[in-house]
Amino acid sequence: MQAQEILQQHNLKKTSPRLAIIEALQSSSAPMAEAEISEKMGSHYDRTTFYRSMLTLEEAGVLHRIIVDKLLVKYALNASGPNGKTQADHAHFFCKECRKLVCLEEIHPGPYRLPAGFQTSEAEVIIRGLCNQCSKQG
Amino acid sequence: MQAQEILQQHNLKKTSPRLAIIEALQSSSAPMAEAEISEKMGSHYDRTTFYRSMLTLEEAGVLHRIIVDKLLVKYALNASGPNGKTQADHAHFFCKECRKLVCLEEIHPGPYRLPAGFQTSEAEVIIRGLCNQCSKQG
DNA sequence: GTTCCAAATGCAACAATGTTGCAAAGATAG
DNA sequence: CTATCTTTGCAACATTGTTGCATTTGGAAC
Repeated sequence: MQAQEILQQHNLKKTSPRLAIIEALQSSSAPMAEAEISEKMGSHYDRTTFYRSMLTLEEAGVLHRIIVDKLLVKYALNASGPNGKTQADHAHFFCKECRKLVCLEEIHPGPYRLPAGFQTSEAEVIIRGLCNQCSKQG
Repeated sequence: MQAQEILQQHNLKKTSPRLAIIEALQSSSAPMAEAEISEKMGSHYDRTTFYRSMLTLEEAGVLHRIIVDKLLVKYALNASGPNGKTQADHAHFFCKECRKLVCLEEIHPGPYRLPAGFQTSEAEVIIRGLCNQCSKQG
Protein backbone atom coordinates (compact mmCIF):
# COMPACT_ATOMS: atom_id res chain seq x y z
CA MET A 1 0.00 0.00 0.00
CA GLN A 2 1.13 3.54 -0.74
CA ALA A 3 2.33 5.66 2.17
CA GLN A 4 -0.24 8.31 1.24
CA GLU A 5 -3.09 5.81 1.45
CA ILE A 6 -1.95 4.61 4.86
CA LEU A 7 -2.08 8.14 6.28
CA GLN A 8 -5.45 8.76 4.65
CA GLN A 9 -6.92 5.56 6.12
CA HIS A 10 -5.94 6.67 9.60
CA ASN A 11 -7.13 10.25 9.15
CA LEU A 12 -3.66 11.70 9.48
CA LYS A 13 -2.32 14.70 7.59
CA LYS A 14 0.02 13.80 4.74
CA THR A 15 3.12 15.62 5.88
CA SER A 16 6.52 15.09 4.39
CA PRO A 17 8.28 13.57 7.42
CA ARG A 18 5.45 11.07 7.96
CA LEU A 19 5.56 9.97 4.35
CA ALA A 20 9.35 9.64 4.51
CA ILE A 21 9.18 7.53 7.68
CA ILE A 22 6.63 5.12 6.24
CA GLU A 23 8.51 4.78 2.98
CA ALA A 24 11.75 4.14 4.85
CA LEU A 25 10.10 1.37 6.86
CA GLN A 26 8.55 -0.12 3.73
CA SER A 27 11.97 -0.37 2.11
CA SER A 28 13.16 -2.93 4.66
CA SER A 29 11.79 -6.23 5.88
CA ALA A 30 13.32 -5.94 9.35
CA PRO A 31 12.39 -3.36 11.97
CA MET A 32 14.81 -0.42 12.08
CA ALA A 33 16.26 1.85 14.73
CA GLU A 34 16.04 5.64 14.59
CA ALA A 35 19.46 6.06 13.00
CA GLU A 36 18.65 3.57 10.23
CA ILE A 37 15.33 5.19 9.46
CA SER A 38 16.76 8.71 9.42
CA GLU A 39 19.46 7.57 7.05
CA LYS A 40 16.90 6.24 4.60
CA MET A 41 14.84 9.42 4.76
CA GLY A 42 15.95 11.65 1.91
CA SER A 43 16.00 15.08 3.51
CA HIS A 44 17.01 15.91 7.03
CA TYR A 45 14.31 16.17 9.66
CA ASP A 46 14.59 17.30 13.24
CA ARG A 47 14.81 14.58 15.90
CA THR A 48 11.89 16.06 17.78
CA THR A 49 9.80 15.76 14.65
CA PHE A 50 10.89 12.16 14.28
CA TYR A 51 9.81 11.25 17.81
CA ARG A 52 6.53 13.13 17.59
CA SER A 53 5.74 11.54 14.24
CA MET A 54 6.51 8.11 15.67
CA LEU A 55 4.20 8.76 18.61
CA THR A 56 1.39 9.84 16.32
CA LEU A 57 1.87 6.90 13.98
CA GLU A 58 2.07 4.46 16.88
CA GLU A 59 -1.10 5.80 18.50
CA ALA A 60 -2.90 5.60 15.18
CA GLY A 61 -1.81 1.96 14.82
CA VAL A 62 0.36 2.47 11.76
CA LEU A 63 3.50 1.09 13.35
CA HIS A 64 4.81 -0.40 16.57
CA ARG A 65 7.87 0.14 18.69
CA ILE A 66 10.00 -2.67 20.08
CA ILE A 67 12.30 -2.03 23.02
CA VAL A 68 15.06 -4.50 22.39
CA ASP A 69 17.68 -3.63 24.93
CA LYS A 70 18.74 -0.92 27.33
CA LEU A 71 19.28 1.76 24.71
CA LEU A 72 18.15 0.01 21.57
CA VAL A 73 14.70 0.74 20.18
CA LYS A 74 13.37 -0.40 16.81
CA TYR A 75 10.24 0.43 14.81
CA ALA A 76 8.19 -1.61 12.37
CA LEU A 77 5.08 -1.02 10.26
CA ASN A 78 2.04 -2.96 11.38
CA ALA A 79 0.74 -5.60 9.04
CA SER A 80 -2.83 -4.88 7.98
CA GLY A 81 -5.35 -7.54 8.93
CA PRO A 82 -8.38 -8.86 7.03
CA ASN A 83 -10.67 -5.94 7.88
CA GLY A 84 -8.03 -3.31 7.30
CA LYS A 85 -7.27 -3.22 11.00
CA THR A 86 -3.59 -3.29 11.77
CA GLN A 87 -2.18 -5.79 14.18
CA ALA A 88 0.95 -5.68 16.29
CA ASP A 89 0.39 -8.52 18.72
CA HIS A 90 3.26 -10.81 17.89
CA ALA A 91 6.57 -11.82 19.41
CA HIS A 92 9.95 -10.49 18.32
CA PHE A 93 13.27 -12.24 17.95
CA PHE A 94 16.51 -10.36 18.53
CA CYS A 95 19.81 -11.81 17.35
CA LYS A 96 22.59 -11.05 19.82
CA GLU A 97 25.21 -11.56 17.15
CA CYS A 98 24.08 -9.46 14.18
CA ARG A 99 21.67 -7.36 16.28
CA LYS A 100 18.89 -7.81 13.75
CA LEU A 101 15.30 -7.95 14.89
CA VAL A 102 12.70 -10.25 13.34
CA CYS A 103 8.93 -10.01 13.73
CA LEU A 104 7.52 -13.46 14.49
CA GLU A 105 4.02 -12.82 13.17
CA GLU A 106 2.93 -16.38 13.90
CA ILE A 107 3.76 -16.26 17.62
CA HIS A 108 1.09 -14.44 19.62
CA PRO A 109 1.62 -13.67 23.29
CA GLY A 110 -0.67 -15.10 25.92
CA PRO A 111 -3.33 -15.36 27.02
CA TYR A 112 -1.84 -15.03 30.47
CA ARG A 113 -3.61 -15.90 33.70
CA LEU A 114 -3.04 -12.90 35.94
CA PRO A 115 -3.70 -12.51 39.68
CA ALA A 116 -7.19 -11.27 40.55
CA GLY A 117 -7.87 -7.62 39.79
CA PHE A 118 -5.18 -7.20 37.15
CA GLN A 119 -6.32 -5.90 33.75
CA THR A 120 -4.18 -6.53 30.67
CA SER A 121 -4.07 -4.00 27.88
CA GLU A 122 -1.15 -5.42 25.95
CA ALA A 123 1.73 -7.87 26.21
CA GLU A 124 5.17 -7.87 24.69
CA VAL A 125 7.41 -10.86 24.07
CA ILE A 126 11.08 -10.60 23.13
CA ILE A 127 13.06 -13.75 22.48
CA ARG A 128 16.84 -13.37 22.36
CA GLY A 129 19.39 -15.71 20.86
CA LEU A 130 21.05 -16.47 17.53
CA CYS A 131 19.25 -16.13 14.19
CA ASN A 132 19.40 -18.73 11.43
CA GLN A 133 22.35 -17.01 9.72
CA CYS A 134 24.46 -16.48 12.83
CA SER A 135 23.85 -19.90 14.41
CA LYS A 136 25.44 -21.53 11.33
CA GLN A 137 28.63 -19.48 11.60
CA GLY A 138 28.94 -19.33 15.37
CA MET B 1 19.76 -14.32 53.08
CA GLN B 2 22.37 -11.76 54.08
CA ALA B 3 23.81 -9.54 51.35
CA GLN B 4 27.30 -10.68 52.33
CA GLU B 5 26.38 -14.33 51.85
CA ILE B 6 24.93 -13.66 48.42
CA LEU B 7 28.16 -12.10 47.22
CA GLN B 8 30.19 -14.91 48.75
CA GLN B 9 28.06 -17.58 47.05
CA HIS B 10 28.74 -15.99 43.68
CA ASN B 11 32.46 -15.45 44.31
CA LEU B 12 32.17 -11.70 44.20
CA LYS B 13 34.17 -9.28 46.32
CA LYS B 14 32.24 -7.76 49.19
CA THR B 15 32.46 -4.11 48.28
CA SER B 16 30.36 -1.41 49.86
CA PRO B 17 28.30 -0.35 46.81
CA ARG B 18 27.40 -3.96 46.02
CA LEU B 19 26.24 -4.58 49.56
CA ALA B 20 24.24 -1.35 49.51
CA ILE B 21 22.55 -2.26 46.22
CA ILE B 22 21.52 -5.71 47.41
CA GLU B 23 20.23 -4.39 50.72
CA ALA B 24 18.26 -1.68 48.93
CA LEU B 25 16.63 -4.28 46.68
CA GLN B 26 15.90 -6.53 49.66
CA SER B 27 14.05 -3.70 51.39
CA SER B 28 11.32 -3.61 48.73
CA SER B 29 9.04 -6.25 47.27
CA ALA B 30 8.74 -4.54 43.89
CA PRO B 31 11.56 -4.04 41.39
CA MET B 32 13.09 -0.58 41.55
CA ALA B 33 14.56 1.91 39.10
CA GLU B 34 18.03 3.40 39.45
CA ALA B 35 16.81 6.54 41.22
CA GLU B 36 14.83 4.54 43.79
CA ILE B 37 17.75 2.25 44.53
CA SER B 38 20.24 5.11 44.84
CA GLU B 39 17.90 6.85 47.24
CA LYS B 40 17.76 3.80 49.50
CA MET B 41 21.54 3.45 49.48
CA GLY B 42 22.92 5.26 52.50
CA SER B 43 26.00 6.98 51.10
CA HIS B 44 26.39 8.48 47.68
CA TYR B 45 27.94 6.35 44.96
CA ASP B 46 28.93 7.33 41.47
CA ARG B 47 26.52 6.42 38.69
CA THR B 48 29.27 4.63 36.77
CA THR B 49 29.84 2.45 39.79
CA PHE B 50 26.13 1.74 39.98
CA TYR B 51 25.93 0.59 36.36
CA ARG B 52 29.09 -1.49 36.57
CA SER B 53 27.93 -3.12 39.78
CA MET B 54 24.59 -3.92 38.18
CA LEU B 55 26.32 -5.49 35.20
CA THR B 56 28.48 -7.64 37.46
CA LEU B 57 25.55 -8.68 39.62
CA GLU B 58 23.40 -9.44 36.59
CA GLU B 59 26.08 -11.56 34.93
CA ALA B 60 26.60 -13.44 38.18
CA GLY B 61 22.86 -14.11 38.34
CA VAL B 62 22.21 -12.16 41.52
CA LEU B 63 19.61 -9.88 39.95
CA HIS B 64 17.80 -9.20 36.69
CA ARG B 65 16.99 -6.11 34.74
CA ILE B 66 13.56 -5.38 33.26
CA ILE B 67 13.21 -2.86 30.44
CA VAL B 68 9.72 -1.55 31.03
CA ASP B 69 9.40 1.33 28.66
CA LYS B 70 11.41 3.66 26.47
CA LEU B 71 13.51 5.16 29.25
CA LEU B 72 12.35 3.18 32.24
CA VAL B 73 14.49 0.33 33.54
CA LYS B 74 13.93 -1.56 36.78
CA TYR B 75 16.03 -4.08 38.70
CA ALA B 76 15.04 -6.99 40.95
CA LEU B 77 16.89 -9.61 42.96
CA ASN B 78 16.57 -13.11 41.62
CA ALA B 79 14.73 -15.60 43.77
CA SER B 80 16.97 -18.49 44.74
CA GLY B 81 15.80 -21.88 43.56
CA PRO B 82 15.93 -25.29 45.28
CA ASN B 83 19.61 -25.94 44.58
CA GLY B 84 20.72 -22.43 45.38
CA LYS B 85 20.57 -21.52 41.70
CA THR B 86 18.88 -18.22 41.01
CA GLN B 87 16.10 -17.95 38.49
CA ALA B 88 14.79 -15.02 36.51
CA ASP B 89 12.62 -16.66 33.87
CA HIS B 90 9.25 -15.16 34.69
CA ALA B 91 6.90 -12.58 33.22
CA HIS B 92 6.53 -9.03 34.52
CA PHE B 93 3.46 -6.88 34.90
CA PHE B 94 3.70 -3.10 34.55
CA CYS B 95 0.88 -0.87 35.79
CA LYS B 96 0.41 2.09 33.47
CA GLU B 97 -1.32 4.05 36.21
CA CYS B 98 0.96 3.79 39.26
CA ARG B 99 3.98 2.70 37.20
CA LYS B 100 4.75 -0.14 39.58
CA LEU B 101 6.27 -3.34 38.30
CA VAL B 102 5.32 -6.76 39.60
CA CYS B 103 7.23 -10.00 39.09
CA LEU B 104 4.81 -12.76 38.06
CA GLU B 105 6.91 -15.67 39.28
CA GLU B 106 4.25 -18.19 38.30
CA ILE B 107 4.14 -17.18 34.64
CA HIS B 108 7.03 -18.63 32.65
CA PRO B 109 7.62 -17.61 29.06
CA GLY B 110 7.43 -20.13 26.27
CA PRO B 111 8.41 -22.56 25.04
CA TYR B 112 8.18 -20.90 21.66
CA ARG B 113 8.31 -22.69 18.31
CA LEU B 114 10.84 -20.69 16.30
CA PRO B 115 11.62 -20.89 12.58
CA ALA B 116 14.34 -23.40 11.65
CA GLY B 117 17.87 -22.40 12.61
CA PHE B 118 16.93 -19.97 15.36
CA GLN B 119 18.48 -20.60 18.78
CA THR B 120 16.85 -19.18 21.90
CA SER B 121 18.95 -18.11 24.84
CA GLU B 122 16.28 -16.26 26.78
CA ALA B 123 12.82 -14.75 26.49
CA GLU B 124 11.22 -11.77 28.14
CA VAL B 125 7.52 -11.12 28.66
CA ILE B 126 6.10 -7.78 29.76
CA ILE B 127 2.37 -7.45 30.29
CA ARG B 128 1.02 -3.90 30.58
CA GLY B 129 -2.27 -2.76 32.02
CA LEU B 130 -3.82 -1.83 35.36
CA CYS B 131 -2.83 -3.49 38.65
CA ASN B 132 -5.33 -4.70 41.25
CA GLN B 133 -5.18 -1.40 43.17
CA CYS B 134 -5.55 0.92 40.20
CA SER B 135 -8.27 -1.05 38.37
CA LYS B 136 -10.55 -0.55 41.40
CA GLN B 137 -10.15 3.22 41.37
CA GLY B 138 -10.01 3.72 37.58
C1' DG C 1 -6.61 30.55 -6.46
C1' DT C 2 -6.68 32.96 -1.81
C1' DT C 3 -7.41 33.13 2.99
C1' DC C 4 -7.43 31.21 7.34
C1' DC C 5 -6.57 28.27 11.37
C1' DA C 6 -5.44 24.27 13.74
C1' DA C 7 -1.90 21.07 13.44
C1' DA C 8 2.74 19.94 12.54
C1' DT C 9 7.51 21.25 12.29
C1' DG C 10 12.13 23.15 13.78
C1' DC C 11 15.02 24.85 17.26
C1' DA C 12 16.92 25.14 21.88
C1' DA C 13 17.36 23.34 26.13
C1' DC C 14 17.04 19.69 29.18
C1' DA C 15 16.31 14.78 31.27
C1' DA C 16 17.22 9.73 31.83
C1' DT C 17 20.04 5.85 30.93
C1' DG C 18 24.32 4.15 29.77
C1' DT C 19 29.52 3.73 28.13
C1' DT C 20 34.64 4.54 27.95
C1' DG C 21 39.25 5.89 29.59
C1' DC C 22 42.12 6.59 33.27
C1' DA C 23 43.99 7.56 37.91
C1' DA C 24 43.09 6.65 42.85
C1' DA C 25 41.34 3.65 46.40
C1' DG C 26 40.11 -0.83 48.22
C1' DA C 27 39.78 -6.05 48.82
C1' DT C 28 42.04 -10.24 49.51
C1' DA C 29 45.88 -13.57 49.36
C1' DG C 30 50.32 -14.46 50.94
C1' DC D 1 51.76 -5.63 56.37
C1' DT D 2 52.58 -5.80 51.62
C1' DA D 3 51.79 -6.81 46.85
C1' DT D 4 48.58 -7.25 43.33
C1' DC D 5 44.58 -7.21 40.96
C1' DT D 6 39.94 -5.45 41.18
C1' DT D 7 36.87 -1.91 41.90
C1' DT D 8 35.71 2.79 42.42
C1' DG D 9 35.26 7.79 41.22
C1' DC D 10 35.60 11.39 37.96
C1' DA D 11 35.21 13.48 33.44
C1' DA D 12 33.55 13.35 29.10
C1' DC D 13 30.54 11.65 25.82
C1' DA D 14 26.60 8.78 23.41
C1' DT D 15 21.76 7.48 22.74
C1' DT D 16 16.95 8.02 23.36
C1' DG D 17 13.48 10.97 24.55
C1' DT D 18 10.66 15.32 26.31
C1' DT D 19 9.06 20.24 26.77
C1' DG D 20 8.23 25.03 25.44
C1' DC D 21 7.68 28.18 21.96
C1' DA D 22 7.94 30.50 17.46
C1' DT D 23 7.32 29.42 12.59
C1' DT D 24 5.55 26.87 8.80
C1' DT D 25 2.28 24.02 6.48
C1' DG D 26 -1.84 21.02 5.22
C1' DG D 27 -6.33 21.22 4.04
C1' DA D 28 -10.72 23.22 4.23
C1' DA D 29 -13.76 27.29 3.43
C1' DC D 30 -14.60 30.81 0.38
